[in-house]
Amino acid sequence: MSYAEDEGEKRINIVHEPVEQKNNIAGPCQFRPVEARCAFCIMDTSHLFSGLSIEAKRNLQQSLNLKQFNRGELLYNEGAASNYLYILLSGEVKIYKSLSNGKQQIHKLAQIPGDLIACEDLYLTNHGSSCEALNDVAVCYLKLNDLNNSIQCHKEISDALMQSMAYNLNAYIRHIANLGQKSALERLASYITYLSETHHDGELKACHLKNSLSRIELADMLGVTQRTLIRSIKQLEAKNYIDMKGNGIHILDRQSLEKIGSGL
Amino acid sequence: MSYAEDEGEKRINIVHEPVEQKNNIAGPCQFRPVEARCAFCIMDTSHLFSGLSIEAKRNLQQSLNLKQFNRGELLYNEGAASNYLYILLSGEVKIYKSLSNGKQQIHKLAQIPGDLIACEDLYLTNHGSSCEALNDVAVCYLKLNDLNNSIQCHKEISDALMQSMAYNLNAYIRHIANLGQKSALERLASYITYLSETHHDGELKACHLKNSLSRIELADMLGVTQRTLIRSIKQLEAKNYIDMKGNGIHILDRQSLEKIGSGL
DNA sequence: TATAGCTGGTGACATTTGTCATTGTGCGCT
DNA sequence: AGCGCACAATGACAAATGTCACCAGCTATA
Repeated sequence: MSYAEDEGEKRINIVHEPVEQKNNIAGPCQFRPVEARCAFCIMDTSHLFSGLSIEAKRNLQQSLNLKQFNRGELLYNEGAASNYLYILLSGEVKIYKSLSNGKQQIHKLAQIPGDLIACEDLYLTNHGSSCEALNDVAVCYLKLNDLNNSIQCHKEISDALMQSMAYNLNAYIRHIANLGQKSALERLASYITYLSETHHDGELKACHLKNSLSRIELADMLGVTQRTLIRSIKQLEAKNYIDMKGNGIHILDRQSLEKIGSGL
Repeated sequence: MSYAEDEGEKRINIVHEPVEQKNNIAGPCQFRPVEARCAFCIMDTSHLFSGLSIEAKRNLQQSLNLKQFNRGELLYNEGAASNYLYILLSGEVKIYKSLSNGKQQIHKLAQIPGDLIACEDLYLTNHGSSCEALNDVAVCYLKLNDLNNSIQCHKEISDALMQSMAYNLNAYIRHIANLGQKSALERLASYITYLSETHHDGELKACHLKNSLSRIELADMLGVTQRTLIRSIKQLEAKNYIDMKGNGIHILDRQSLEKIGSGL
């Protein structure tokens, strides 16, 4: 288990100068792999960055650091001091809360480059959840103090942050409705269709979904036990709606999945 | 059912001028009841207002309108255009999402004067939830356009909004963990202790809680059916932890309640 | 190769929760 | 008083979910 504070870090070049963009066909590819993806993703997909002026981006860039985590490492642990905001560059993380009886509830997955991590803890002194890398992960992080300074100068930044938080609020509301009103089967079906809608590679509605969650993690996300999760998987497989042999999820009958997921 | 758009409204005086504050012992009481409470509450308890400068308050005040709702009326309905931000002055509202199978999931109660309503829909064109008055309710509301204009001039406002949204994110995370990992009994117990902690009248840990939710509403909040809710109530009553005769909740053994609510 | 450890999967059974039909209870209205 | 209408509560039963013990397959490692 390692934390952002105590490992090597390096400054990165994120702002993609417009002039450079014009003069250089290769674009970001001239950088080394991680920086390249970093610059590329943050510029184009991050909720935080996409709407900002070049000035605001430059300002923020000075505070940004890069950090990589291996599968299973914690970006931060519940209860630890909350000092940073993270921006996902690549890989996936799960964010979960531990209960005193040992159970865990995953409440959020960050999978799309540009996703903000820990913005719910922005005003807390300690993290309310833990964040763990599901595979090898690269993130930008910036000190909350620096973020506040940048916000003072460029108020567009708080706009962007608010928008991201509002988006998260709605995602949480959906999650609450799923957990509160749906059966295990319905939750699974609606999670799968949700995954397919938000998958960021290739077309909008992918049929072959990468699944980075173990059975137990998926269960912890859907608020059921591993046993009933597997029962539900079997049910969907028996009806030939999905195929979960191998690692990944194949959607065979999206329409039926959506119907089940919506509670009918 | 009525909506904010189509009923009488009136301008209100909210900013509590400092000089007036000093010179007038009675304070807000000089106003007529609703305005009085309004000015009082917004100034002192609203997350949105409390940290603002006088200038920002004055600016916002110009856009504020007052509206009252009777028990059962909708402040807004799921799917309707999202044009306003509401600030609770008095009374209580429930905010819920309807599923296509007719079930409802209450995901938030606004009970404390100053609570913001509909901030999760700030960036949506249509409301993602419905909001209904649980008893007679008074709110301030302001057009989102006006809010945006105020934000342009006074960036402290977005700070305050962000803080409120971060607070809501954490409340939702707690709700998710409750729904996902706790039994009906545990959910009920933790809801009751939560209620007692956030009750805004009198001391911090009240033993006599007003309960504005019907059995069905409480069930829709906790994600169980009315039948199991009542079973859980009976269980807690049988152990003499609570008493729910009459309308309201009497806490008899807080320690045991907290123990159950935390999943032990 | 042998071993340990992790994940996925299964069966049998207990417990919890949901469904549905029904009754009680309080309250306003005529 | 009598009626109707919500809301609260209950019993009987069905269905969903959890618990636990166990096995199979894979992988890393000695």
